[in-house]
Amino acid sequence: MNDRDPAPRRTRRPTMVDVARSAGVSIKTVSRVANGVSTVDPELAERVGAAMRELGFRRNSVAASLRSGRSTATIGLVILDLANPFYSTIAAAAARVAQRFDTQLFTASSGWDARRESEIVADLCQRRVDGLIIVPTGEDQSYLRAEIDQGTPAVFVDRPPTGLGGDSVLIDNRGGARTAVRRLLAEGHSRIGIVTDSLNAWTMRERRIGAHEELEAAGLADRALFVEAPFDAPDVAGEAVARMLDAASPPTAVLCGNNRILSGAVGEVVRRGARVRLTGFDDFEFAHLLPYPVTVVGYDTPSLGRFAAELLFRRIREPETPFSSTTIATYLADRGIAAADPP
Amino acid sequence: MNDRDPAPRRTRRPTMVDVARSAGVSIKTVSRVANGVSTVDPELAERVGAAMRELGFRRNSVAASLRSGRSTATIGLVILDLANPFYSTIAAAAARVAQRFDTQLFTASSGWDARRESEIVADLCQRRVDGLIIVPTGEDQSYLRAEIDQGTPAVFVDRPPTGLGGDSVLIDNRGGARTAVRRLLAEGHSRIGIVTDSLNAWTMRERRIGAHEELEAAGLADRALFVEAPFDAPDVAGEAVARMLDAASPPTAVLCGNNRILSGAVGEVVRRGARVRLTGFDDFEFAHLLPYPVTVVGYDTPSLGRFAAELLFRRIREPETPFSSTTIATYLADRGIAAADPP
DNA sequence: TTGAAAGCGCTAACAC
DNA sequence: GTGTTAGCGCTTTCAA
Repeated sequence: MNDRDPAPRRTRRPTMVDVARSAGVSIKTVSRVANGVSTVDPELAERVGAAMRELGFRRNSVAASLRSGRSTATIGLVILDLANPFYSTIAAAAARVAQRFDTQLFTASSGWDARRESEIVADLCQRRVDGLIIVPTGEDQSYLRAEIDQGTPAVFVDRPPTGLGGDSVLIDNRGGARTAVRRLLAEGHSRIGIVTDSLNAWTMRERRIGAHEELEAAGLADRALFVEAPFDAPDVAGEAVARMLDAASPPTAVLCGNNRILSGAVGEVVRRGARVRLTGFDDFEFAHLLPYPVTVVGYDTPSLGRFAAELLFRRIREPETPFSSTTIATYLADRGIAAADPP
Repeated sequence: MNDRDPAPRRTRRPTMVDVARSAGVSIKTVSRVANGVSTVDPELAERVGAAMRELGFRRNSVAASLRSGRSTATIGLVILDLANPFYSTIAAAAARVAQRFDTQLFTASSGWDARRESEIVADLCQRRVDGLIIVPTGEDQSYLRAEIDQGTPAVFVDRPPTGLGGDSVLIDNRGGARTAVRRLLAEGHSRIGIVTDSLNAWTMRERRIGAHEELEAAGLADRALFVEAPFDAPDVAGEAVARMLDAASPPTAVLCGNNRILSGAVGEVVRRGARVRLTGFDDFEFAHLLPYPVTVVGYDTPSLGRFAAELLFRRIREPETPFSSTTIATYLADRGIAAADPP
């Protein structure tokens, strides 16, 4: 065996014509064998099979789908950043469903760039994917109208589309925020800080709205401190929390808009040895190792990807179904070291 | 705007023939416009462009690549589990490179199933991907020989291929383990425990070999404790560490084969309030939040994906290049709360 | 500069 | 049961 050098590249892959010639049959017989059609003489089938094996024939499924007019058996997933575990979990769940449908998954990251998002979509449509799963960024998905009308359906995950209707699978951000605040209120906290990431993101707006709703219902909205800590510098979140705690009348409890903010808050609180009740969004793998007791708003991330993919395949089969919107429930969980003994 | 119901699906997407008819030109002129050929009369080009926009024409790149014989501008990535941040980071880095080459990325997970891996590869080859990036599972990749000979190159990441040669990008697992052990020796530890995941994985074997080499060089190999803690139950790692610490002559330092084992070890050590020096493989996002000082062997995961993709595109362009193997260096870093004050 | 014809690899429709 | 023909949507070739 030659392990040191790549084999010289063959001029081209063998086609059905090559196989037919080699087996002494017509190309149509080769096609039938390749597609497992049963009405082929066993002896011929065997001869064709032998020729295929000898030549290393691999049916060109690109050509097959072109001629047959059947689907390409591919779907596209457009997310914000594949390296982010949240999105990659969605991707993995969607891929699982796709596999059940013998479909391959294109994955592409828009990187929070709306133009890049529409470029990716255009490219995938040119490749005639059967459908798209999109985590939309930016404030306008109306460019999708044309693609959807042309028969490439889209399903939206984590954020609803803007500028057009469509199926979506979302987290119950408002409800989650309300439950978290309700817990804090039940524990007797009346001065509560809310730290969010940039409110440009729909998700953050929803979480903030939910928190505000619950505080307002308790008549405590004007005692609350709302702070926006856009994630740019390494520890904006920690600094935001620091400022809160240094205020004239500091909050006794803080709700963090995502896990990055919660981590920053934990760091700051542990550093200064403060006793502040911490809660936050996102339940992550190492949350139970946080060196401070926290309560997190969690949700089943794989469900987002799974439902989205299932919704997409349903729409591919039944294009006329009315749009639907699925909401994934949230739960409250105690995490962090000494979770059993909160302050 | 109708937001409540999906638009009725058009019968089919318009083709160049439709555009040509609509613009009153030949199909070839449409083709030229679609491909940005400059030798087209500006007035005609404009007429064609208008027709394209009006009909919502999207060039079918599948058909284009079939006829032209040019590549499909797709590559396939076969990893073990897309939901695992390690692999999704590789995927994201590879996708970035692919984007530079105007190539779309198929991502598929083999789930540690060797048969599934070869099925995915076969499917991707049928789709005529330009090349493959593979994290191999199982003990035999010789099935790839045929595909590579037929002109679908493959590059291996994180684990070398077995049964055939090929380009690979690997972590310096042995070297990393040696550095970690050397650090422990320098700190005066002479009885060291090594806890690995299942040794079926090449990566774990390498790490164990590296640790053994360094211990042997110091003449301390027979004083070391090697334990295999295959990841099945929730806390095998914690239990393995517990047994070590309960032994007659317990180790004063432990090297963990991956971050899951390290987390389990930290949990166990914190629980019993023991003072054991902990080190382990993998530097992860929340490592600095571990409630116990540890030293980790880290490496730049994105480099794995980036180098692999670059290697693949080079091989696609220059198939005859001799195989190469790239090794990614490791580093040692102090992590965990109170990292400045190790026991 | 433009277009007609052929054909990429395969399958549908119809012979035989 | 098997083969022939045409054609999927596009690009190549070559003639006008």
